[in-house]
Parts: sequence; structure tokens; C-alpha cells
Amino acid sequence: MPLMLHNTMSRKKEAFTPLDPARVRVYVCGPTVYDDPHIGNARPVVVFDVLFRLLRQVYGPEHVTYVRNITDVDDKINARASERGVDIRTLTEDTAKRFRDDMQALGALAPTHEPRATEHIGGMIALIQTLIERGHAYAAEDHVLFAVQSKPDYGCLSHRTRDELIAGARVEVAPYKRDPADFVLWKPSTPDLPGWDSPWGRGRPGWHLECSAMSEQFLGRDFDIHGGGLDLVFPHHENEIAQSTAAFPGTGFARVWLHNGYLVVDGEKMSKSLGNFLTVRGLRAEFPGEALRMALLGTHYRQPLDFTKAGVTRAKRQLDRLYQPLKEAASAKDTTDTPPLPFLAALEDDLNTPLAIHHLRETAQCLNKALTDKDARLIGKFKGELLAGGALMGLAQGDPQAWFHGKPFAQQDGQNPHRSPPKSQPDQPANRLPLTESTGAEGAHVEAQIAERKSARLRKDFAAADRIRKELLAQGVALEDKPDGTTDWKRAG
RNA sequence: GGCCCGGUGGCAGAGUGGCCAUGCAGAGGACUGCAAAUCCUCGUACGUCGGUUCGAUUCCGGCCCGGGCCUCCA
Repeated sequence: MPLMLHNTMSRKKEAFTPLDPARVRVYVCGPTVYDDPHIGNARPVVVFDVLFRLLRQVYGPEHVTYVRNITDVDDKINARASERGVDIRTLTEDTAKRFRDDMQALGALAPTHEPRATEHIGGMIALIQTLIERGHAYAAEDHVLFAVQSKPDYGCLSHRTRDELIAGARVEVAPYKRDPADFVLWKPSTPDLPGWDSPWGRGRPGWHLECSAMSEQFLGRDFDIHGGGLDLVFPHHENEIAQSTAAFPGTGFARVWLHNGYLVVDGEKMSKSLGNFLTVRGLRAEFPGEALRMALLGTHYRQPLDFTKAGVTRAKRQLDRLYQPLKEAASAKDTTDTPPLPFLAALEDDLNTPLAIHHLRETAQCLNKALTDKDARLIGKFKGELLAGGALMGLAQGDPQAWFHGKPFAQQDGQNPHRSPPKSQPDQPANRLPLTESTGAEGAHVEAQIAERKSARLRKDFAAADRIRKELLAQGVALEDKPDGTTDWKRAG
């Protein structure tokens, strides 16, 4: 089955055919690094990470180039930097680092390239010059503006005409604009603001320009997929198309446009004033990063997602159900590295992650049955399928025992100990997480209690045995007696 | 005003012109000293009004409700 993707440009699901299967090229708009990412920022990262993994699976890891930029010049950055009394580079370096750390905790692979806007100012200036030469841009009062009327197809992505945009009446009509719909390519900086010398004086680039410049640099003038949040369709992506195709006539820029739907929290738009603003960092203190990832993938990427903490708890239980049979099958060898076919079909149908998760759970159930039947052949097969499917979604790749033994998250700082490196990504050191010894002294205590309970059970002193189990449960440790007389434990809740 | 999305069982969430999503929660059973985990069985849906059709939750139209975008928010 071919990979089907919903293209915002055509508003249809289309069979995906790369321009060059040996070099599949994806660009996704990355963060503006002025503050820690919130859970809404995480959605596109996780969604397009699944796409990245899927493309690597289909075309081979070395044949996929994934670029996600970092916007490190912006008015909000300027404001935040001056608030803190640091220069923007200090602020953006620090914020970008925290962003990468958060995204890694969510199991997202590092993109192939992560260019920063400020390192591509030259390319942006060159692009502006080309646009001016071709009559698509003009300088006015130290600004350079893109002349929307010079591009008859402006609005092709958002399916709006220039007139419809103007009718919205929220357009800033600056006196230096020839047309109200024109947008800024370059704007002047005051001496206290970051700026670069240019033919139009010292200034800084408009936001849309960086993606046009950097995608060209890393992916060329024609590439396969451009992704981002739904809110970027207009004006950001519309303007990127206008800039790039105006500068390079005869080229098509991105072929397929993917946009993820909005995320709301408890049914309401996330905002600081409502008190429902959830940062990834804050959530990581309460939940495993992998549970957050599962929660984000539990809704199809184009659907609106209502993010709730109850939902994350549900997602964590879903992961328990995947890890449980993997724990039981820990000593078995997986005999395949092919994901279940229906699972793959679901992902290939416009990244239907909820359906894919369902198939993964089906495989987990098959593994459970095989374990019950002690069918070594099926155990190996389903374990392999489950791990392979999980690898494609960045789920269930950790050590099962560590997943169940991990420290309660309220007591944890730093990294998620539950994830070990994804099996299929041995070449990505950024994704190697230490498998911390979370069982340590406390584990020894639990083991001692288990031993004590075992002797109580052997002498049929069930009251004592139950008391020990109850005490442990109060400490957040749930016991699980195995048929062979041994007892397992795991974190309750 | 313009454009675009949704409304599925208690909750979450896929999908389909006629037969099952699935999970959580709930009910019952197997297993267990009792649990847990696991397995088996079960109940409860497709906003509303019309139309097309042998048949619509699924296609079309009206309406109601919710959400988003319309110059820099993923």
C-alpha cells in the first residue's frame, strides 16, 4: 500500500511519491526560542517525528533528510532578552537546549539539520535581492516588502484571494505599503536591537523569509514535504510559497503540505491567564515523557486534540499494556523486525496513529496469548512485531522492567529513565538515555519484603502476607504473584 | 462578513453505504489462598430535520451546537 498523505494544498489525501526516493526531503517549522515549549508546541514535533520514522522505514534511514529550523531572531525574543538583561544569543542558546531536551524526552529523534535563522541572514538578503530584481519586492522607508499583487496565485495554500484577506480588515496598513496585503521581508532595527547590515540599512529579516532561505539551502528549490501547525497555513506558509516560487520561477517549493490540528487543554484554548498553560517541562515532572507522547499520538494529527491529564494517565496505562507482555517475554528472542501489516497500513493511511496504536495493542494481546500457551515460535514473532511497530512510533522501546520500576515522577528531576535507546536508531546518540538504576536501595527493601511475604505464604500465614502486600501498596508498590511462585513488583498508579 | 474544520456509547477515540472498531470505566466468568497480571463473555453510539438509496452513522441539502483562521500563535 502506498503512503497516503493529506495535502493541505489540494485538500485531499494523495499517494506520496518522492521527487527522488534516494533523497526524501522534509521541512518542518520549528520553535521560536524565547520560552520553554508548551504541550501544543510538542504536537507537531511528535507527529512529524512519526512521519520521519515512517519515511526512514520505507525509503531507508540514509535516504531521508529532515530539517527543522530554530527561529532565533524575533520581537518576542528581543523583548525576553532585554527583560533578562542578556543578549539574544545567550537566551536562544539556552532555550534551544531546553527545547531539544524536552523533545528528546518525548522520544523525538533529532532532525537531520536544525538550522538557526541568524546563521542564514546572508541567504535571506540574497533572496530579497532576487525578489527585488524580479519585481516581486520593493524597498520603502528602510523596509523591504513583498508585493503580493505581483503573484497572481497568492493564496493558493490557504485558498483565499487577496481581496478576501483584505476583507478580514485586520491587516496592518502601514503607510509605506503599496498594497495592504504586502508583508515584510526586511525591517529596520534600532541601535539597541539585534541587526545585520544590508543594502537597505541595518535591520532584521521578516519571519517568513527564514524558512524560504533555509529550506533552499538544505533541501533545494523543490522538495517533498513541508509541515507545521494548522495556524501556520496563513500567513506563514502562504508567504513562504510566494517568496520561494517568485524568486525561483519554474520551481514548485514543497509538493505536499501537512498541517496538524490544534491542541486545547481541558477543552479550552491554552493560555496563561486561564491557568491551563502546560509546559512540557512541567508535565515531565508528573508523567513519563513516553506517556505524553502516547497521549499526543492517541488522536489523529489533523483532528483537534483535547489534552488532559486524565488522558495522559490513560496513555500511561496503554503503555503498561504494551510493556506488560514485553516484560513477560523478556527472555524470549524476537524473531522478526517487521511491524504487523495492519499497523503499517494504518500509519501509511495519512498517519492514522490511533488506529496504529490499536493494532499494536492487538499484537500485544497476541503476545499475551502466546505467553499463556507457551508457544515459543509465536512469542518470538509477536514480540518482534510489537517491538518493530513500537520503534516506528517511538513507543515501547524501553526496558520493560525499568518502565514498571521507575521512580514516581513527582520525585524525579531531569530525564525520563524509562526510555532506553530506540532499537532501530542506534546511530542517534542524541536519543540514548541512561537507564537509571531506579531500583537501588528501595528495590532492595521491596525485595526483602517480598521474601518475607513468601515465607509467610509458605507457612499459609495469609494474614501476614496480605499485610505486607498492603503496606507495600501504601508505599506505591504493587505486587504480582507469578505462577512459578516468584513475585514481581511494579509502581502502582 | 469571508474561509475552514468538527459534533460517534459514561469517558477517550478510529472507521464504514448493509456485518466487529478499540481502550478506559462498568457487569459476569476463568486463573489465584485472596489479589494483581492475563484470557474469555456482555451492555450502552453515531447532533438535528429532510433528501438520494432496497438500505445511511457513513453520500447530499437545511438547521442547531462547538472550534479555528482572516499579517508574524505549533
